[in-house]
This record gives sequence, structure tokens and C-alpha cells, in this order.
Amino acid sequence: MQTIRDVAAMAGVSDKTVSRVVNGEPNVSAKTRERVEEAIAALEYIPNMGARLTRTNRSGVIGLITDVVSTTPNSVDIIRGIQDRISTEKQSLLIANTSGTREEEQRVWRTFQEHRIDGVLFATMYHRHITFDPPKPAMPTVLVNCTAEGRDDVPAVVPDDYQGGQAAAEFALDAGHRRIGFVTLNPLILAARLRGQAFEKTMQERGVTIRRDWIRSGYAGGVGEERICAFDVARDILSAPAADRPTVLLAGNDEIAMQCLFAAHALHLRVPDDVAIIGFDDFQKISAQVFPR
Amino acid sequence: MQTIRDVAAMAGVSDKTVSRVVNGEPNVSAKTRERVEEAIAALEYIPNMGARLTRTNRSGVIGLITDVVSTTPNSVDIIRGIQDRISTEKQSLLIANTSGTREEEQRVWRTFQEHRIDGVLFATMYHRHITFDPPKPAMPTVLVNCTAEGRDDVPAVVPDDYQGGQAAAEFALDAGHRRIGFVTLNPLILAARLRGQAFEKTMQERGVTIRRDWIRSGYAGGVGEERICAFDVARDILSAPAADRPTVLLAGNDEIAMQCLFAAHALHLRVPDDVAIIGFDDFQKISAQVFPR
DNA sequence: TTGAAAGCGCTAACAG
DNA sequence: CTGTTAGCGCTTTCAA
Repeated sequence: MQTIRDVAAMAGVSDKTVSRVVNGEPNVSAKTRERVEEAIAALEYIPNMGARLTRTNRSGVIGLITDVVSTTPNSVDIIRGIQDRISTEKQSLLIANTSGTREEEQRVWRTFQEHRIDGVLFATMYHRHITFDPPKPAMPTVLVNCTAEGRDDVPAVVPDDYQGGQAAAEFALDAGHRRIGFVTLNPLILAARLRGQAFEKTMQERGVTIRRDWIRSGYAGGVGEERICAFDVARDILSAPAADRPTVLLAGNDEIAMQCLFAAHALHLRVPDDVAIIGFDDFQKISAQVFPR
Repeated sequence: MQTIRDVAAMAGVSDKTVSRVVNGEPNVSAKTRERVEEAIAALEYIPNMGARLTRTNRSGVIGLITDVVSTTPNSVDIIRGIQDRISTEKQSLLIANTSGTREEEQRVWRTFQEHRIDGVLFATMYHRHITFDPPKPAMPTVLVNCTAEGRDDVPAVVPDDYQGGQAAAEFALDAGHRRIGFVTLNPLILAARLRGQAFEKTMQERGVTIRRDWIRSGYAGGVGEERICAFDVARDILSAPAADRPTVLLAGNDEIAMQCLFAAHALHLRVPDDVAIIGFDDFQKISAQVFPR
């Protein structure tokens, strides 16, 4: 593998001059620059980021820590967005999963430190609070989809779940529905709480009665180990006689929405005539492929 | 950030001795080793992989190139498997997407070269042939889910789609079905061809008539830009009178299977009584959440 | 078992 | 505009 010195020798300049060309620094004559670039091309020279790191303390790598984010549908879009932006910056992305375990998380931070990562994005699957305890010395970190409890010094990017819950409720109300059910996310999750609050507030403001027995969780079990049970729950709610069942079901996400749809099918209810269903999150693999759309 | 020399000074040894301890090399007395380890802990020393790279030519990083793999359901499992194995080896994984474009692919290879990646995994979304044209000097590469045309020097891990197609056909036949439809993947894809061949061969061997008009693609468009149309295709096939429609539909994947299911619903056919549906690939987000299971 | 010297490929700091 | 010197943090080589 060729080094900067090989290039310098071929172009008849010093290695520092080659360095200037490679890094796009000023103060190189057009002529010299051209000669150097020819040599680079001829020798197929590729700079060694590791060696550069020893002098600059900038590795050119951004680290992404995910809990289990890369398994969820919208997480793909998060990663995409990050990648698009990072490639603009001549940086690379080092992705690591923690599988949600404390132990793996420590390992990952260490790996990042070993590679002298320039910065870290810490992303979670659900919008939630985390206990954020990175090792020192600290690397610049931004939280994605989560907030660190008791730490207002860490920047975070989070969705506006409250607004989302409000929008869903208003959409149902504006469509004329008054008997509204809600198959929610795991209520232990922050996103579920925020959306739930927004739902209730909106219903109250509009003067529409909230039926507590129509608000039920589509997941059973603790955070991270929940099992979806939306089908059973929705079937239960929809089993009532027509006069005593909701005319629309809000769903905590599109997974739940799909199960509501199947529950309606199982009960021979027509969608959306007998019961309408409103999804959440726009999981492409579901929202784009379910009938009715 | 502490260096190996800081540790050496604190432990009262040479930096080379610290290096030996850090790398688990022999020829260090237990006593010395202990002193060094104490110093490492006290100073929170973390080795600099970049600096190490300049001497060893081993970066400790494996690169993963995906076309659009991280968007498909089973790709998640591929990445998981790779990560699990790599963490065993004290290596890290650098993931990069090419979005299927040639240009991005070149950029990615270059990034890997700059970081002196130890080896590359090149994974595709569909099982298919690729034109494999990595830059030189070559890095050790293994293909995942694809094979390089005209190159038998590149190791590859691929699924046995032929066997899969055979298994699906036999399952249907063993269940007593004789009128068998098949909503396939994009027939341009290798996986689709192999499964198709296996299907036809199996049907012939069992002496069951193949109805060409019941074998149709669930996707329209070229590879990589296809649009799913399985719902329409399945509805079309299933619209025939009971005596002239298949009693079972094989699906090219679970996305297609789900659309077949919705098509059956739309026609008020009972699944599996009127028509059975056999999925493929086990996309968890679908297979585990669809009713009937 | 340990360490001294040299050098990996690169860039910072400075001089010309 | 260009080059020289020094040195980043580590490992290799070889001597002790």
C-alpha cells in the first residue's frame, strides 16, 4: 500500500505538500497540485485515517449506538437520515447494537473510545427516558428518540407524541365519530403516556365521553419484552352489539392497527363501514400493504 | 486522554511492557503485569487503535456493505448474526449502505480503504448475481446472499432457494392440494427462478398439472424498483368460480402472502377453508402478526 | 523478563 | 508557495 512519501517522491515534492493537496489546504500552486494529483492517481494512493488520527485527534467516524433500533420499521429511516447527513460531511458511521443490555452498552462505548470516535448518536427504539451514563472522558453525544433523566446538558431529538395523539383524536372527531376506542402502546412507554394524555384532553375539550373500557393496551408485559395482544383486545372491544361498540379504533402503531383490521375481519365487520381504524407511525411494510389502505 | 507512556511512567516500566500487557503477550511477570493493570485502571487508559494500526496494519474493524439490505425484514437477522460473531472476535463492525447505486458503492469501498478495514462483507437484499468489482488492492471479502458472476475466487454465503421452493410445493401437495397457485417474486430475481424451477419440477414429479395462469408475479417493474401488486393478482386468480380456482396459493414471500390474505378477505373467502396460503421467508413483522397465523 | 531505539504514516509548527 | 523538523501513540527489532 502506497504512502504519502511515495506520492511525494513521484511528484518531486515534499510529503507535506502532498498532505496539503490531499486535505484541500490552500497555498499550493495549481501546477504543483496537478502534478501531485497525477501521482496520487498513478499510485492509487489512499490516505491512512489511522495515521492521520495520531496527529489530528479526529477519526472521521461518528458512532451510532442503538438499543434494538435497527429491528423496528421506522428505525430504518432514522439510520438512513443519519447516513445521508453524515456522508455529506466526509464522515463514516460506525453502528453498534447493545441489544438493550447494560453490559453490551459498556462494551460499545469502549470500542468507540478505542477508535477515538468524533461523536456519538445514541438512539432508542421507543421514545423514552433513559439513564444516561457514558464513560469519561465524554465524547460529544446527541440522544435520538430519548431523553436523559436528570440531565439537561445532553442534547436530544425527540418526536412530539403529544401533538400526534391530538392529531389522531381530532381526525376521528372531525370525521364525525363520537364512539372512539383506543388500542394503545405499552402504557409504560413515554410515547404511550403522551399520546394518551393528548387523546383525553382533546376528547374532553370537544365534550365527547371517554369510554374507559374502550381504552386498552395492545401489548402485554414489561417494556422491551412485551407481547402483542392487540388482536384479542380489539376483538373483545368489537364483539359488543353494534350500538355498544366504537365506530372507530385508534391504534398505538401500525402493528396494532393491522391486528385491529384482522380482528374486524374475524368478526365479519366491514372496514371502514362498520368500524374505522386509524394507524400511527406509518410503518411502511404495513401501511403501504394493507387493504383497505 | 492518557497514553501508553503515562501508564508506563505510573507503573514504573517501559512503554513496551505496557504494550505487552495490553495485548496479552507472554513474557511479563505476574507482578509486573499486576502493577501495569493497576495503572491502566487508575488512569482509565484506553488504547488508540489508530496508532496501533500504523504499526500492525490491522484496524480491528470489519466492514459491511449492504445495498438496501437494512430495510428488509430478514436483513436485520443477517446483521444481528454478523454482529454477534464479530463481537466474539474483538472486532467492530462498520456498516455502510450503497442504496444500490454504483457511485455510493465506490465511495464506500474507498472509505473502507481509508480506514484500512480488515475485511469486508458484501450483502444484498435479494439472493442474486452481482457484478463484483472491488477496488484494488483487494481486501478479504465474503459475499452474503449473492454470487459474483464469472468469479469463483470470491467466497459467498447463499440460501438454498431451490430446496425452499421444493419444500413449499411438497407441503401443499402433502396436504392434499392439487389445484395450486403461485404468486411469485419478481421473476428477474435469482431466488424467484430457483424456487420456480423447484416448484415445477416437484409438481411434474408428483404428476400434478401446472396451471400457467395461476403462476403470476406479485411484483411489477424492474429489479430494485418493483411495486407490489400481489393483492390485485391474487384477487384476480381467486375471482374464478370455486371449481376453477386454486385451493392453495404459494407466496414468494410473506409480504405477498399477506396481500393474498387480504385479497381472500376482500372476496369473502375463508382462509384456510376456501383457500389456503403458504408464506415464505418468515418476515417476523408479518408472519407473527397475521390472522390466521 | 525487560527495555532502548527506531520507525509506522501522517500533520503541526515553523522557517524560508 | 514550499519544505524541514519534530512528534502523535503505538509496535517491531534487537540487545541486555
